[in-house]
Amino acid sequence: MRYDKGHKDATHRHILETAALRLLRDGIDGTGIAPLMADAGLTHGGFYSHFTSKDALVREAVAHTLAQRRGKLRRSAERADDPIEGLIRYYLRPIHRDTPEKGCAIAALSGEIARQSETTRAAFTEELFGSIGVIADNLPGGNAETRRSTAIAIMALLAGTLQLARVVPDPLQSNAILENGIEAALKLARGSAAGGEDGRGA
Amino acid sequence: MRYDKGHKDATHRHILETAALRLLRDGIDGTGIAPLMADAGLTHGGFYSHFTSKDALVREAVAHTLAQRRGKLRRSAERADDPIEGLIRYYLRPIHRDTPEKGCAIAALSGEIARQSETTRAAFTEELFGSIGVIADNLPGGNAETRRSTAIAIMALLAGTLQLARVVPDPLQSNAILENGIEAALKLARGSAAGGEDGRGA
DNA sequence: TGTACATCAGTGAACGCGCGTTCACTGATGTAC
DNA sequence: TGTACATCAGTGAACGCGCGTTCACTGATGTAC
Repeated sequence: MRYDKGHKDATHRHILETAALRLLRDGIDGTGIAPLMADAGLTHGGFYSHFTSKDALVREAVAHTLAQRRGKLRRSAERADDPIEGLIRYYLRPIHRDTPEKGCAIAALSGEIARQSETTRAAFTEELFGSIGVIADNLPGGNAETRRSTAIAIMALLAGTLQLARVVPDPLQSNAILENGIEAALKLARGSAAGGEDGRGA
Repeated sequence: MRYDKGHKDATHRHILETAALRLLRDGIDGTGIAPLMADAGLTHGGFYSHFTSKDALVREAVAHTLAQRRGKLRRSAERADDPIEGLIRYYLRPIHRDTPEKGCAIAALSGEIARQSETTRAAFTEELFGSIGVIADNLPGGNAETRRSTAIAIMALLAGTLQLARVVPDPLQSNAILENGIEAALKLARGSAAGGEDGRGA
């Protein structure tokens, strides 16, 4: 072989990471194979020795980036005095609104993923519930089931809030939406701790 | 003129309504001019005597459909004993998940709209706040400002929930997400009535 | 140590296709005389 | 009332372009002898 052992794996990972950034920024339809490969410093012909189709790339790149970002989300909670507040404030940072490639893949892509094949949606779903798990792990009190339910709602609220904030062009209005989302997510998180429907505790 | 007076306006509206359905179902990038015009019973060449560009069509069609659906949302609240509960349950009906062309344009398109020109985003924002207004109008208690804040959070939660429910392929899991979204939205609505940060009342 | 060969990651031309947009046109009808 | 003309909504061929995908190839290097 004329390349180092592991060279192809490294290239594969490099394409995956380049693709993730472009997918978050430009969407699935907005991401072409040739520009993506050029961005990764390669030519488009080589793409199919790494992935069987664009669909396969999307699946792999989105799973890759979601798994990776899950670590960042977890650490944002660990760093804070109030873990769930730290997580919520981290997720809804203005920089995550302004630079989608740094923000959440669920917020950026769930609308488009909903129109993909069932295989792609299933792969996305697995990572989605992974992220919901991180939220649930950082909720105070309640039993596991209650925390999971609250985490799902918080996930939907956070992703929806980030999307609306990205749509609204006026920066002040958009900032207000982010702040509003933080308050509402905290209410859901604390309402969960206060008991909810059943008081079985943790 | 060889066509009835008002004929062109009627065609214009017909294209708009056909476009709205396709945009909700297939997304902006997934909606081509030629298939859309064929669907409306016309040929693609005539498109540009109705709209200056695809961008202009998207703006007009999305505004048109959001304004129209706002009425349905309002009526869903009026029909119910508990208006906000009626509205929330209407929004998150399984049929609105399964047939996006019958569901909410904000849930279907906000991800893609976020990547459009500022003009398009501004047009969408106006309609978005119209829908938020309908939610706010049906919230119990609180002052106008508190209701508006709660309405923004409920809008984000509902849109996010519908998107997640569309992504998840397993029908039982997806139904659970819808139910969970209903419960969480009701908590936000009732938490708002209970007072929130200030107790100035309506 | 020196030469011949096999390997295979990456190259780049080419494919058919659908996109948004333009434009010369058609042909049914309202209006003018 | 009958004919000639103007109007203009809608037609369909054509444009340049970028898309996803295929494939014969290149050329640097590891291996065999």
